Amino acid sequence: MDESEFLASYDPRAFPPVAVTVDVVALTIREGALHVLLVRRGEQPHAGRWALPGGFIRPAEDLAEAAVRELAEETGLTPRVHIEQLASYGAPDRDPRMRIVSVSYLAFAPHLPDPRAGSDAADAAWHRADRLPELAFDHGRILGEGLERARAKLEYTPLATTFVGETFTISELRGVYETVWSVPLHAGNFHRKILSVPGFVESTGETTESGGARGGPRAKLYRAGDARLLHPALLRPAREEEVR
Amino acid sequence: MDESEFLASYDPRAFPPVAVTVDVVALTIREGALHVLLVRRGEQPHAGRWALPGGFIRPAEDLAEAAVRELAEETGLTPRVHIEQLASYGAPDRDPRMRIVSVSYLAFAPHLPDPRAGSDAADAAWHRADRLPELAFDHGRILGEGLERARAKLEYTPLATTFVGETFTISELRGVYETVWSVPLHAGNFHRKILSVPGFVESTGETTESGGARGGPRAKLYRAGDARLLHPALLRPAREEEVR
DNA sequence: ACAATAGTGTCTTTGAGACAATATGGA
DNA sequence: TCCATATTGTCTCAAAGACACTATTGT
Repeated sequence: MDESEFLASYDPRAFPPVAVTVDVVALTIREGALHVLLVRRGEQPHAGRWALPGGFIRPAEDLAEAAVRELAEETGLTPRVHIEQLASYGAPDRDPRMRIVSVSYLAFAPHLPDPRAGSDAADAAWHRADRLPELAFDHGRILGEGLERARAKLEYTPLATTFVGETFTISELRGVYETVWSVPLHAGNFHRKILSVPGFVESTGETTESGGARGGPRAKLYRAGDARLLHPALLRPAREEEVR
Repeated sequence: MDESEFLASYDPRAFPPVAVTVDVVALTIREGALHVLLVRRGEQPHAGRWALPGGFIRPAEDLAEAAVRELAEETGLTPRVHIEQLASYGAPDRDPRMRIVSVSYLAFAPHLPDPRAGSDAADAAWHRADRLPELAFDHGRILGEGLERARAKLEYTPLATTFVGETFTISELRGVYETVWSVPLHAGNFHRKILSVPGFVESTGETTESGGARGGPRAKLYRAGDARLLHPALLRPAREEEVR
């Protein structure tokens, strides 16, 4: 039997049924705090509970496409978001309906608008990452791993620039790091450090229109540079506890 | 309709059929070179071609369990291997049979034996990572990403100790780094660096029975320490090309 | 005037890496 | 003996972080 004969006789329904979903951990910063997008489930199971936006993949669609589509469908958010794969979860009992394997994605974007509820979701809203409700399925774990991934990626990629606007000040960038890492950073040292990493930011030659809300000089404006990796990296303050 | 009524009326077959497989990138070092475990496919499609060991997940089995089982079944390898999830691949046309989403795993182990062919595989063998044949499906890409992940993890985790025996010398450890990274490292600096990372290795108080094959003093023996992350990390020599 | 902030200067400490030196044991 | 290797020492440079200082702007 050659390959074409084999394929003609092949019955896909012979395998036990499995479904594949994508779930998205979408992050943004609003009002100085890290926020996660959650939807309130409108259908069983776990109806009424908060969950990550997501859903079943469609036949001719790649995984990342499905993640972008679900984000748009359930929340009305359609900006060009950075999206990257996080991990997959397939414990046999993670969904009571049937065997479901979920591929999770991480999405970042600057000052996103309030979402509108879409078809599957009764409600969609940004939640502060430090004050989260109990989530449906194993979404609490997925979200936790997404947050940790985002924190880690700030260290060695220019990810932070995707949380700010087209142009930004070094202080705004510092705000992103402080918010996501939940640590205060030294303004002077941070400033010098950012400018010393080749390709992280490039000057626009402009400055802000006015000083800060509580005074101070006008800050220079920068835009994201062409670096894809930061070298040397910006390491988080040592976390001895996490090492062993 | 409450949740139990909903589940009773739920028909899993209503969704388009998808299958989930696991594929394993198993790495070891033999004869001073990094090797990858490949199996020759015994069935259609791609019969006769080399591929990563793997296969369909079973109903009551978690993803990581499936990866370990497939590795054992197809190759006869059953040692306690480190295994960790790599990524998932779900392009609609990646398998001609049907829609298949593959979750890939990375496995490491020290001086593994020659595999024996299992049920699904006509043949199984270790291949040098720098001389690979063309692989079935998108396994070439998966393997490439697995190798890069392994190289990166050597930097900030004690992964290298899983490639050597229970006890080892600093030189053996250096050999792992040199092999996986394909770069020569300075013996003296490497030695001091390893001993300066808290919890990476701990002394056994013993030394090797005899000096090296071509002479030299007996080296002290170490075992893996309790660190889960290396701090400070062992960074690869700067790769300017990869930064932009 | 006062306070807050942007940006720069300086110093200390740590760590990476180049290079040298010493000691040991196999062939 | 000769040579490869293990281990330690020394020096230089890069970078992180603490701290101080100046300049600018809003209130």
